[in-house]
Amino acid sequence: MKKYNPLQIEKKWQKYWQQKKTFVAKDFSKNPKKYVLVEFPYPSGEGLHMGHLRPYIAGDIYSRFLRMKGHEVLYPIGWDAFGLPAENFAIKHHIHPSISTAKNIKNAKAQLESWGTSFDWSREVNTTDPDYYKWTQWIFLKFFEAGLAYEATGLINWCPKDKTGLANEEVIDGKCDRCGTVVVKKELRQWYLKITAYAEKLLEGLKNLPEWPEAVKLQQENWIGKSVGAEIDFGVIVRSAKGEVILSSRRHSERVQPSEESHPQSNKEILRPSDASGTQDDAMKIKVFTTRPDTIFGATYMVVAPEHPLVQNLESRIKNYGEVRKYIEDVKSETETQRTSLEKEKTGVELKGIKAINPATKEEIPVWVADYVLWGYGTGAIMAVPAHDERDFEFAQKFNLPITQVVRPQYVGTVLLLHGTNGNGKNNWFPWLSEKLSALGYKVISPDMNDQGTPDLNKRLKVLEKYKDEINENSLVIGYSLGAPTALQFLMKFNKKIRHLFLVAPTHPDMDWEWYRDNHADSPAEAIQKVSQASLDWEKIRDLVAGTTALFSDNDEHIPLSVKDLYERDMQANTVVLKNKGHFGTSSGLKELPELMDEIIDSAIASPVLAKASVEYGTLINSGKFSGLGSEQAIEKMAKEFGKLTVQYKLRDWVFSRQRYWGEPIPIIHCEKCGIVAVPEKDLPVKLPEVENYEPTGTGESPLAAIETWVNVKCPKCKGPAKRETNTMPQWAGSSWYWLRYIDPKDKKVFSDKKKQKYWIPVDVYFGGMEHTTLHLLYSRFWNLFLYDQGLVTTKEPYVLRKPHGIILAADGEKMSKSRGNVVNPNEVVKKFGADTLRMYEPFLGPHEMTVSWNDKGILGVRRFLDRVWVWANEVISSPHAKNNQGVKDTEKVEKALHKLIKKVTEDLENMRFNTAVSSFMEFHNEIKQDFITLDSLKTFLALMYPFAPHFCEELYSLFGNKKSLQEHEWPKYNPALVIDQTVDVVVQVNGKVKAKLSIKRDSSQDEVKAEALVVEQVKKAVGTSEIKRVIYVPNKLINLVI
RNA sequence: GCCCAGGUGGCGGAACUGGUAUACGCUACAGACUUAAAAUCUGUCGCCCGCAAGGGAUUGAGGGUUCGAUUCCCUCCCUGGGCACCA
Repeated sequence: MKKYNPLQIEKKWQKYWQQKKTFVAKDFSKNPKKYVLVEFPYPSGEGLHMGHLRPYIAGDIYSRFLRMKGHEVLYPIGWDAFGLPAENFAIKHHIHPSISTAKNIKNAKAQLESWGTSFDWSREVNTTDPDYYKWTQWIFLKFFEAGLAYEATGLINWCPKDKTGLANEEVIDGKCDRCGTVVVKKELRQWYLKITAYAEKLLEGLKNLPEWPEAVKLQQENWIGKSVGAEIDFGVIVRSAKGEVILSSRRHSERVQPSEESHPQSNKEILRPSDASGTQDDAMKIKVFTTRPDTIFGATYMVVAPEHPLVQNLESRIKNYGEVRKYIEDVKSETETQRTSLEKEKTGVELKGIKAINPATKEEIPVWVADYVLWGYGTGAIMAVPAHDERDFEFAQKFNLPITQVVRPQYVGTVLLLHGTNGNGKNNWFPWLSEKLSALGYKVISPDMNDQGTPDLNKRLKVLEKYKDEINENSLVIGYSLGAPTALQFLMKFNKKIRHLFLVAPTHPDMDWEWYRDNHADSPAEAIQKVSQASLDWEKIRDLVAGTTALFSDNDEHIPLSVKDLYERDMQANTVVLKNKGHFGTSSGLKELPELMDEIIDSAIASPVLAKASVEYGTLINSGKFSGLGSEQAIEKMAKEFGKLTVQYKLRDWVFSRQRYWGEPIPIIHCEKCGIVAVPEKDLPVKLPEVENYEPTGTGESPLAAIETWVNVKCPKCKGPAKRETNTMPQWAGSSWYWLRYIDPKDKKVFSDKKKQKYWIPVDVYFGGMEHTTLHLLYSRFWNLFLYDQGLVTTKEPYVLRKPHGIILAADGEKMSKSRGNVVNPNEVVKKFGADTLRMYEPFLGPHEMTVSWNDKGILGVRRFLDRVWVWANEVISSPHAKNNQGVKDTEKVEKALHKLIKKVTEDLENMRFNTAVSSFMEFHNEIKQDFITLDSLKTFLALMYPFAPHFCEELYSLFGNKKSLQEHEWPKYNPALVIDQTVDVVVQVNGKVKAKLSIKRDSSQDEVKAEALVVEQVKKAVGTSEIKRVIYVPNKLINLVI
């Protein structure tokens, strides 16, 4: 027997697969297709690392499994090779990036092969190949033609170290995603892709991705950040020193189109003076976006962002312009992080001499400029409603601006009305109360918890449980008699915060005293304790009630002092106590109670002085004809009345140009006469010129700008002198459509053939990292949706299932990094243990989507396992039985274990639970290694393990004399009958505690099992002389004797 | 602050729709083989009490539902990730 020598056999089989073209995917095969995609790597000088290994191994295992299941599997790979490291390397060593890239690709490819990956190399793509980026440029031109690629000057994120602009998605915590340098804002001419035009479609599309993880969808959803609201125009009025109106939007309501230059990123309308000299025609309005048009009557001032053009446009009218300009400049000098820091106190300056007119109240309100309003979102201006917005509230407090409440915090909610012991009658004041509260807009719930004379708190709570979700911070809870302790227990148990709590006659003389006496309660106080079954945590209850707690107690003669004291003492914090006012349980008290309640409810509901902004929905007050409406209704009505309903997204347009060399040139020509002209399709690709110097200029121009021979061209339209666009595309361009190229990588005529798309698209599984959720994954969905709209691709969504992976941490639980010196290099692991060990150990670390830690010792266990299997398999093959295989059978144990293994591994692979599949191989081998196994069964075992350890299994398989690759072996099927054991272990519990185990015939009856169980010493002892009250029997699993 | 994911022995982790918690692997310990070591093989191995038989507590903490909870419900704590003055 040869020793297991992974390096030798792995090379051998890698060569074999390559020669036999084992993994080449056939277009239009009759087999059902599966498209398994992994994010293609950037070929860096350091080679591929653990971060690549995880998805690639998973994809590989899964692909090999699917092929055996009879699928035509496309598992392609390529290179996302544009990017800064290659360019920086070029700057340092003056070697063209394509040369270093080619070298890195060669290394990475060798690495991938050494891992035993089953990629179809015949479809390899490279984003830096002109034959590839020709089509990237071509797609860009499609965007351009559709008006979705545009040029504009704007304040963008700029990385001072990389000397290039960045997309919003590339800025993490105010830092450059690539190098960690703090990003600054820079005014630059840029190309943008109008991803915002697809915001709604991208959001909608998520609904059609049921197989995507919720976390990924949520993250994209939050990133897109949709909010529905209204756009409302506020008129501006300018007064002279004497106070007379010299300019008003009421007289001049001329609108001017927005300026693309000043605000390219959204399609907001900005009003500008039509006459730059700024005279009588300075009529203008301030447009705001708000999600709360229902609060417009409370808008007591306005705020515009420092970048808002209004300030400049009204320069001559702003009396304190100097102060305003200084403030704006101070703000500009701050970094984004400083500016948006939440701890920072609010700052701002009033625009003196300017007033806005609140279209609802018609009042003149001041206009401020403050940095808490962002130019990038909405319209860059807000109506400030301090009463109902936390930020406005804070600002108003600081600058002493008026705060007007226009929404009564939503008392409109649910009322829980709880009756006492004999609930049948409910109480005769209940209907009165229900009516009153319903009229105020409450939903009244009065569940029937009829105790029939035996108050049982648990039963009551169970009845109440189904209403627990309806009770919230705006609710009133009213408990009468036993309903009072019930209410308290309900609040405690479900930790319900409510607004008001009213307790009426907390106990009652008509209560079932017999019951209390039977339960040895001498006093009502004790009775309450008994009924409650747990003592009340008064402190907690006080926390749960935000507003008033009112106690309506009976006449002293009817209610023992002890009970009243209990409530009064413990609830006093915010309690109103009303007593000696009658007997509320009977008709005699009926008159007084409504009066009292009226008083309390009215005072409780009346608006308190605002200590903080109340942001929740409610009922409108002080809002003219809208008063009385609920917020939700009011939002719609008032949006239409004062403006129009609109939608805003947090998503920004995609800054799509980089001021660097190593990227796809943007195929655009600037002509003095014709303006921006697309490079004609026949002239594509626009190739990168050879240059000496790759150094970025840092001025915001690409190094390409310096190459005159390349820059100067003839205009394709008028043949006059023109210049090429010198910006290049961002890293994310090439990867935004690469999966479409794999299916048709060599096509010269089209970027991706639609017939081939019909066979292969969509991608069935896409393995990749969580870090790309709002970058590549969003971008590529955008491109795909666009191409779909252009009729160029066949499905709306590119990926059916996204499978993210957790990161692999170093053994010390920290992230692997060179500076920590804890990096595990997969190359070295392959050298030391072999690729198959690596391929089995990596999934064995833990679930694919979970973060896991690498353990140098742990991998030894997997290698030992392979060594043992190697020896064992060789022994089986060379045993005398092997020679004459006919009529020989596995032992029963082996047969059963094998079929269970087939089931387990098949299910695990289908669900991509690779870690438990590996364990099950080990379990199987541990269990049957002493038993006799046939060659056929050994083959089955090898077939199951093949996706994980392909070289190892191929080698052993070939020792049988098999000429074919195991890849062509059919995936084993299990016999369902063999998976079921005829004898099962049944656990015997007494009162839920395990006392014994019985080995018993499958599907035995309860009586049989019980009889057997009672014979066991341990069980007998546990049961003793007690009577068995109940028996719970779960067939073939467990019997529980309750005594 | 808001939104996700997670918390199980000395460690990585198992446990299907509530039904034997700790599978599998690592580490550690003991034994066999060896002149010896490594490798390999065999066995033991979560915690507390006990010589043992056996008993007790235990899946971040507290509470609840249930005959029975790692699993369901409520509250709180911790870790990781995302968003964050988004009107």
